[in-house]
Amino acid sequence: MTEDPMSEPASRTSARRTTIYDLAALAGTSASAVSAVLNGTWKKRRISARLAEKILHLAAEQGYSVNLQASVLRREKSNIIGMIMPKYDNRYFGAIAEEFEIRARARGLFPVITCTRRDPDLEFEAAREMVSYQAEHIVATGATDPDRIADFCRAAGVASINLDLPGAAAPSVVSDNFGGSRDLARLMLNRRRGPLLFIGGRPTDHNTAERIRGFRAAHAERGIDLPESAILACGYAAEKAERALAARGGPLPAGLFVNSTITLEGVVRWLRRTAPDSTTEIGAFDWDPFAALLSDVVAMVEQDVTRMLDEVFRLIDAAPDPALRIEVPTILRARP
Amino acid sequence: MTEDPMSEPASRTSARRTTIYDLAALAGTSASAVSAVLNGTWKKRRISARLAEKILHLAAEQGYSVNLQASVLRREKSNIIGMIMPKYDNRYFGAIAEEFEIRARARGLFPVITCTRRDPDLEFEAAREMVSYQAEHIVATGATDPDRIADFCRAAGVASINLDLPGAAAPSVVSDNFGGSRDLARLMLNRRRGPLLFIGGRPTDHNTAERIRGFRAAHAERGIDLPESAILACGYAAEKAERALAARGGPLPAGLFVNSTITLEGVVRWLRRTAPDSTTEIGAFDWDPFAALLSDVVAMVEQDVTRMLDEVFRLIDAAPDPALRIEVPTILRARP
DNA sequence: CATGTGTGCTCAATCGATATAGCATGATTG
DNA sequence: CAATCATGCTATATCGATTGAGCACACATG
Repeated sequence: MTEDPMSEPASRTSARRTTIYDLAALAGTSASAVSAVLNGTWKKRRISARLAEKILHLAAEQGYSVNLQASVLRREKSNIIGMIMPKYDNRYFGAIAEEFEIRARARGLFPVITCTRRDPDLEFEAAREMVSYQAEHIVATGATDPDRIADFCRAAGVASINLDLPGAAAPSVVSDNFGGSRDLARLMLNRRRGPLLFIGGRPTDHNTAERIRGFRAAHAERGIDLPESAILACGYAAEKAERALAARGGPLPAGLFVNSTITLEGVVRWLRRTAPDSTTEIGAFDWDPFAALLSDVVAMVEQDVTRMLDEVFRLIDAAPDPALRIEVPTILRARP
Repeated sequence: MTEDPMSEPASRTSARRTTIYDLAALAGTSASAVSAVLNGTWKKRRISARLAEKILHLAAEQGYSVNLQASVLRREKSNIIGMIMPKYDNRYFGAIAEEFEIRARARGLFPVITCTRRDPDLEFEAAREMVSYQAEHIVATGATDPDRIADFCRAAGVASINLDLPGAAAPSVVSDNFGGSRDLARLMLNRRRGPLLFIGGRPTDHNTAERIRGFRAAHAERGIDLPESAILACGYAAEKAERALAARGGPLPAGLFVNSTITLEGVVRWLRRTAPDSTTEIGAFDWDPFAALLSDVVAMVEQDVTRMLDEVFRLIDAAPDPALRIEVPTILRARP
């Protein structure tokens, strides 16, 4: 096919990549024609079907693929949608990542997810980098400092949305943490005598605050007085929970309300080690298939990832008020 | 500061982004000088510290951020490293994603991970898209058709590496699936009378084949004859495992060797439902913190993600022979 | 005072793709 | 037969950042 034996695609490993100019030379036509054919605008640009076919053929033969860097630069449209993610180590965030990618791709967007391990500076740097790549939307999931990201994005003209943890500077989609927590605490108080012990999370973070509020509400309904010591917001990490329980002392409560699956890892490890015969029951926020099968876990609160992402993409289409906050109901999964 | 009141960054929401030309005009200098200052080459390019400071100040004030699309196009160096990931729904892949990002960033690379749900066409499309974004390396994790991706990458002059599942067309980093599997089966056969039942995975996939080989080897060592019916490679999905077990009939074996945590979900669900009092013991490939706490799970094989990624990045530096295959030992985690 | 050296910048081409404007043809119409 | 129109293309400017070449000036040296 090709005259020049040096230009065979198979042998060209580290050589220059094929461009529309190479294809134009091979087809004996112009770069504009090649571009029009390859990006699908050729009908509109009145390129003959004959030439289009020839170019398409050559492109396939040469293993051509667009330089999106050049394309995006020229079009001033990247179709990139970024997501900032705290961790990949639990099913909740894993499901968010997966569903996010599916939906983004279904809309012809290129999803870019990055994991920032709850580090505010890394979160911000990641957002900055996505903006530099001309991302058109940024979804900040569980961001420690969502408003810093949202303000930066707004200044750069990039739409941003908060997910999981709300912010004031961009629209937010969050679970009904209050309701979910209250329902879980109610269920546990129906089974065992309170007060329960709340463990895990950061007292400064909105979700933890809301869940504590729901936890308190369920106790208040039953007229149970809740001492300050019943709330152990020791952070999310498993080791922090183990240390907090060890430091706590005193008898175990009838029920443990655990604020996340990561915290639950530490709690269960500690229980198995220090009180293997305890009859304490456990309820936890977020759902995990194996945790749900543990004998002492009586219920888990699943966040409705599908509905949350439906809302996220609705907001992406709508460009709504930054103060908007959408609360999605949770699903209580009790042991049968 | 600014003469023109219309160019205040706060009010410029959807307006054009600030470019080096805007900054040059504001600073009364040239775009080249601005570029040199902002990308750190200004000392080499003999720009005065005074001007550098002025430009830096202006850039911060205007909320400037580079257009990496333009920068990459000109530099012909993207610093993008892509990873293709089958799923985000288990700890193994989650840990790979997280460690990959940490290492990539430590090297000044921009990590882009995408999840392709074990769909060969999606895997390929994702690779193609990353190549279009001028990614410099692509790590194909657990790819269904790694050679198709590797061939494509090679033709485009992009280095690729296989992780978790090996291929012939690019260097591969995999676990010692044979050894891990044999050790797990040995441990189970030390506790209970064989033969065990192997369940989960795809018979065509390299890892499953190797694990079956290890499983057989452990039985052979003890002189246990293994019937064909002792291998149920029914796919990874949890539901497939449940269906396969239901269809199997006959008494339960003394031990179940489960080929992945996803399969394990189905196996445990089915056991709890149909044989809640069974004394069958379970061993599984991959580690999960909650699964490890289930009463009937006696051991799990953890893949050494840290060492695997060490090897991946060593290969990225070394550009080795495509036929190279590195096997990383696994870690057997038995119930204490 | 011619020559050399160092400093501090600017100019202009370039990366690859896209899109606007326009130029040849040939066919159609009044 | 001139004017109009449709068809099928090409030429060229452009997106924003980078970079090799080079210019202007100051100062030193023989």
